[in-house]
Amino acid sequence: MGQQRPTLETVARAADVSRQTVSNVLHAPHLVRPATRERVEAVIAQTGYRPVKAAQTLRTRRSHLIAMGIPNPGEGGGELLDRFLHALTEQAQQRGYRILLFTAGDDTAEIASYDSLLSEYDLDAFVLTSTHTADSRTAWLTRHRVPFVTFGRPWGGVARHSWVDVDGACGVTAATEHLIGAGHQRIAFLGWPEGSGAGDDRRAGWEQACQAAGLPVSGLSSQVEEGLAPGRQACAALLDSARPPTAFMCVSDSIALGAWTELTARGLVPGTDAAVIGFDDSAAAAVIGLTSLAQPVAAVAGACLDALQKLLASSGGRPRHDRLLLEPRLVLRSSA
Amino acid sequence: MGQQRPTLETVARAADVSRQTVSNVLHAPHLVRPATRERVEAVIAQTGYRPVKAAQTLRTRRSHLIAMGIPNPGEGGGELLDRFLHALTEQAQQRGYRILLFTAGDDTAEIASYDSLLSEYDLDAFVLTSTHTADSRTAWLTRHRVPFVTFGRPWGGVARHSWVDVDGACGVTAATEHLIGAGHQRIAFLGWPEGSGAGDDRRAGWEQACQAAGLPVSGLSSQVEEGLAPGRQACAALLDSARPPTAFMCVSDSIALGAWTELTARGLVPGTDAAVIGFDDSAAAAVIGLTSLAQPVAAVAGACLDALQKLLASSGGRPRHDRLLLEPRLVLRSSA
DNA sequence: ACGCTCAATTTGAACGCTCAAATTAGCCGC
DNA sequence: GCGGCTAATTTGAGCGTTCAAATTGAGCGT
Repeated sequence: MGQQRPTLETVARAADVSRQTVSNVLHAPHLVRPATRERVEAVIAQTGYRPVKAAQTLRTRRSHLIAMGIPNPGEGGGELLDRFLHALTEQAQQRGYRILLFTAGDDTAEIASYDSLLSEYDLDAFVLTSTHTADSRTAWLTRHRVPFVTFGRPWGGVARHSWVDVDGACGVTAATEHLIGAGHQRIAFLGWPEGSGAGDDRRAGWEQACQAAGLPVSGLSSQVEEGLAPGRQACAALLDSARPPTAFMCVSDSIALGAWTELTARGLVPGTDAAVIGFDDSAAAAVIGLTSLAQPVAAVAGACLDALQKLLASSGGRPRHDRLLLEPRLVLRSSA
Repeated sequence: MGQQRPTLETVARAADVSRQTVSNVLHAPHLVRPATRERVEAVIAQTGYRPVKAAQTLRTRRSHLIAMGIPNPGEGGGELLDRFLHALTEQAQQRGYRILLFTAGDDTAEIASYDSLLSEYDLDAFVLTSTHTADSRTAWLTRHRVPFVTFGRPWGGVARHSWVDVDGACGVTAATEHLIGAGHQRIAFLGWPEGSGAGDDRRAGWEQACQAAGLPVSGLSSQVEEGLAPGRQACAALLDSARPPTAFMCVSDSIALGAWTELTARGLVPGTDAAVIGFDDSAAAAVIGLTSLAQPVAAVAGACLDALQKLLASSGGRPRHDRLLLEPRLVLRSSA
């Protein structure tokens, strides 16, 4: 017969103390006399005792579980989100939390998920990604007093919650200034259609850098859908225009890859004949040598957890919300 | 004061029955008289009662939590694993399970994670991916009698556990036959260095198809590292050889992308001047029109959960293990 | 030597659920 | 109308933990 898993009671008897003292050794050591503490700790080590989370959760209503929704593949997220998820998992682990996954379709479905998750798993908190204008999810969570943090600013709304985001405008400004420093006079911006918070933000960063340097922007700003093909077309159109640009600042790596493809197809060498910069520092960027802006996912994940722990600690009182804006890093490669 | 969350007791009193009857309505309805059942169900619906998982877990030792390790980014997995993770999350959700994430470095670290996860969260089971030869993880889990299933065959070892995998050989054979049907006489295979289970398996599929059709294989088989650049080089080398191939069957989309890049760089049109087929049906493949073998991730996820549920149901007795091999699907695009 | 305080430890109850065993109700045959 | 049977429901206990309150013990001033 394999021996039963040790419980508080087991340990307590072996160390000749009460259950509660063992519990205190683990959670409130200052209440226990050093001599007793050491004795108990020895027994814990020897028996390999580990508390049963279910029992703790039942009693304390804290599960140390954080839920995160993952969007349908192809739709949102992609590589960046996966890196974020990984960083979040790793750092949560270090802090004694775990990440519980759930799938998120549209906002309505996601909210329905919150409901069942909350009632079934006593979740401590949520992490949301890909925030957008008029995000009904944040409203729901706030109303139900569920602690949460978003990776992404509450575009268009007022921030009544904690969030962490990457300062796209600032990053694009820095990248554009790098292009200006390299002597470029006509710098194009390949961005998404107006209306997406992050996209508009990044475009603003390009515009600001150009205007500050007295460079033109009119006729140099494209609005294209996400993806390689649209990026390629936009690049081609600009190259065929009366006064073609010499550099392409792109809102994403996919679009930058499109520009890169078009350039090489014309026999032009990216970085020599024309510059290209992307956004997100994807694996593909590294492979082909595309200069790109890297989002500090690990720092974002850490900041998200900081914010959550702050919220969880101050439960009850009116919590103060963190708003944190981190800067992306320009990763220089051959394309610019 | 917001009302307390309803418990079994609350519902029981409101429906004028005992706790246990309410519990039975939920878990063993056949034991309850229809009239009673309806009455209880009405109260449940009205109060919005939901069982507290922690209490159930404490009592039943079943958490309905399945853990899955995610490899360090860039290292293992990539896009395929993300799609699998998504499918797994979605289908687990439908069956009343949730996926708990943890990071996995090397096997030793992963095993350490198992230990703490098991003792802290009362996990029901594990899902492992990227199995390799001499996998110490499966041995550990078997020894500790933890239910688990692997996505990937136990390469080189004897299967003492449940697994689900995709029949790479069979898929590559089908793809190669497609090329043969299109009239190709010299079909190259760009594969990984010998020793990786999946890689060798896929190469064998190509060899078999060629030999069955009386086509040559010698001098047509390259062994290259994963990645676009190595694939491109290998393609170039073969094109420059005395008797260049007219088709490239590739072990992965990355390598196929390399071949595709080399072809276009030489002014050759993939699909017209030479054929290319990849493996995994990545997003990039869809974008550039690369024919590729798609792994049925959703089916794999479903099969993994089937296997796990079978294991969990038959706990105690000597469990029979499932071994399931699914066929990939050839997605035809312009490149072949 | 007495009560008083503070530190260290113990005790009983409770968290919400399900298991096993006990109870009650309904029905049949003789 | 009474033992015997099955179906439906209830009761009591316990899962392993932590909270709140109770208890013990030591130290100290008077």
